[in-house]
Amino acid sequence: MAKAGSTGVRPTIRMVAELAGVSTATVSYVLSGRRGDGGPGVSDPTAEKVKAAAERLGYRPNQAARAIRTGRTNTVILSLTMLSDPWSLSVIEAVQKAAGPLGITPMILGDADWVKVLGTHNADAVFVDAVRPDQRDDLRKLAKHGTTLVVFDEEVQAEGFDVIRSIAGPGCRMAVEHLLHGHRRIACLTPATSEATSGGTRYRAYADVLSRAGIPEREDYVGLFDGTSAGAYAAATRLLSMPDRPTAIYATTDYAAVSAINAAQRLGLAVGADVDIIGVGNTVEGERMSPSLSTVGPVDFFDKLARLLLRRATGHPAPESPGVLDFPWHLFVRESAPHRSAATKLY
Amino acid sequence: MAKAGSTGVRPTIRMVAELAGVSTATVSYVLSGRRGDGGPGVSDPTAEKVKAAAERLGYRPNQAARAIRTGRTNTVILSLTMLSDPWSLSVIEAVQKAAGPLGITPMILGDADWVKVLGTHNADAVFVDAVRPDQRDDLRKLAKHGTTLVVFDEEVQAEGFDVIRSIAGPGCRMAVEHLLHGHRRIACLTPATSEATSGGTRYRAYADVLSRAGIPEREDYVGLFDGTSAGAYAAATRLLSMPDRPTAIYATTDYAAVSAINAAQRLGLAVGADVDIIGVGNTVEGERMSPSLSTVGPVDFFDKLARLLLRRATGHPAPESPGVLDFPWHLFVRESAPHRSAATKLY
DNA sequence: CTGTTAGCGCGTTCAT
DNA sequence: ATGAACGCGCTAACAG
Repeated sequence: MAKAGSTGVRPTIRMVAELAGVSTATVSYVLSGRRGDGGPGVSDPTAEKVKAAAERLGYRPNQAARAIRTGRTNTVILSLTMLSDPWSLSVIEAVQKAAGPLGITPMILGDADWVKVLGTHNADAVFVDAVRPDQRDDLRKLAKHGTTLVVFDEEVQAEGFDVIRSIAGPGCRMAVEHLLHGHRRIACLTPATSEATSGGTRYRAYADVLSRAGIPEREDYVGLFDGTSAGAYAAATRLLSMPDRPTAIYATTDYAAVSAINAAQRLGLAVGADVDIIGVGNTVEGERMSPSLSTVGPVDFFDKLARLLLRRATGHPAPESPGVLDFPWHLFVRESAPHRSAATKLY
Repeated sequence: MAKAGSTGVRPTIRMVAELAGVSTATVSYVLSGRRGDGGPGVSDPTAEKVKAAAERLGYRPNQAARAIRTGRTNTVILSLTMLSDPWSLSVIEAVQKAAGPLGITPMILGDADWVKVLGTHNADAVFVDAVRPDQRDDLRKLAKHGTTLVVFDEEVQAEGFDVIRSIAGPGCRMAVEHLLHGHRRIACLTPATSEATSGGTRYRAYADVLSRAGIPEREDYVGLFDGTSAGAYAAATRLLSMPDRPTAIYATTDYAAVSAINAAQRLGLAVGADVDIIGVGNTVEGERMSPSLSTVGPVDFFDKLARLLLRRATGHPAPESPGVLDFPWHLFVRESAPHRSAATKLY
């Protein structure tokens, strides 16, 4: 038996109005307008009729039509280049958590080609996680012509949009210096592919700090791996199986540090006693695991990012003060690499 | 010096028309309509003027307005529950590759709450990767009221939308049976969390086939891990370090199999000779690695999925023949677990 | 206080 | 090459 609205055609506000025997204005007021929610304007019986009709037809307001009138889409776009990176997942998670209560839907654009898309698909705000040098002009143009942007980039200038920075160098040096308090035989665990990424910076911090401390470089203490967790596990196993194995490992990402902890435990080493391990990034996984992971990273990064983005999305069209937001990095001393006094030095 | 269009306001087709000294209709035709590309209707000089004006103002057509008129958004939505799963990334990759040439933008919805979103945000087609039992009704409603859906689910019925299935059981049995040709000491490597996922099916295939072959269960041959690559690596290392180590490993996912291969090689075992390893899923990584990974899985799954979705997106509103698309699984015999004749049996 | 009329905003497209 | 209507939902102004 065919019920009402079984046509496969999307119901409009007019169909609802007709079925309920009222005007479209009334429907609009009842379903989303300022009147009708118990407040003054629409009587309860009428509101019920309208709601029933909408329900029967399966009516949903058309976002596109609403957007054209109100200028708001209740949508933010996250343009993420490396969807496989846990970092991207953290961004998504934080934004989803913050957006839900506001009735805003985060949509992910998993493509480096955001330039073509962002001009036409209008969102209330857009987060961009990387800008190639040849995209900088397009970025400025977009911002100039009404797109609200929040950009994560270490180099680009803020011109009509917000820029978020999280400069790794000093923080990474803090991590290595922390190990220096109790260790001399310090290894580095880092992906081999990282000259292009910030991993370059992260490795350089290791080399710098050690050379300034007068510790000679040891090539066999640099554990390169292919970027996977399994690769990091294997590389850490190799490091820790050496006759004069390192007493501390500086891993340039938290997930590598996690793999290193697994490897050490598998080899029967007590992490935080026989060997200290520190990561980079301050991800939630490290905080939750046991032993908890010592690490360096920005504080509250993802939540702050999400809040800024949503403030821009809900705020008035002209952002009050777009500018550069620099994230300071902190050292988080936890179990995997505790504080060491002179008495507990391992050399 | 302020250039034209530096207001921060989004330029409209009317502004372009005014600047170019033509009507909005002409602008529309030149920029996206059927006329204007050297074709009949708009003279070249006029078209040039229009393009110049649009460029100067930084004009981009407003998708929302266009959608309201044409009923098409040139967008497909991918609703993906487990964004961290490589499976999701493969879906994204395949759809992006297929959508690009068509001028269609895939947007990802990384939230299980697709129900609320899909009714209002209209895309030309929507892919949904999992349906909770309590969402089935909503699914039917959406399809009934004009949303074009492609659903991946083993249970849900096709009612006004396409359903894609990829039933794992028989394929997994093929994998274990393949190992049975040369082996008796067969281990299973599987995530510990998988009773809820299809991993349950995948483990059951192992238990079934072995018991039917009259091989007694050995608990120490079941390598459970935490779902991570590093965990799989560690579990495989344990299995292969046993005195009477297994001569073959059936891993319930390809990425676990990859980790097992790494672990075997690290232990000095020749994969495909000393030990055979087979995976489940037929991912591209397994095909590309060395030794190449023997596996079972659907053929051409992601590309076919992408093609179906985009056919629905570009097709006429009423899908010609929505139905169930069952993916047959195949056995891919490659280097990590080759064919074994009687002469090369390992028992 | 309750409900309607009418016009808006945008890009598209038919008829002139 | 243009004017004007169109599709959708929103909302100011108005009528009862």
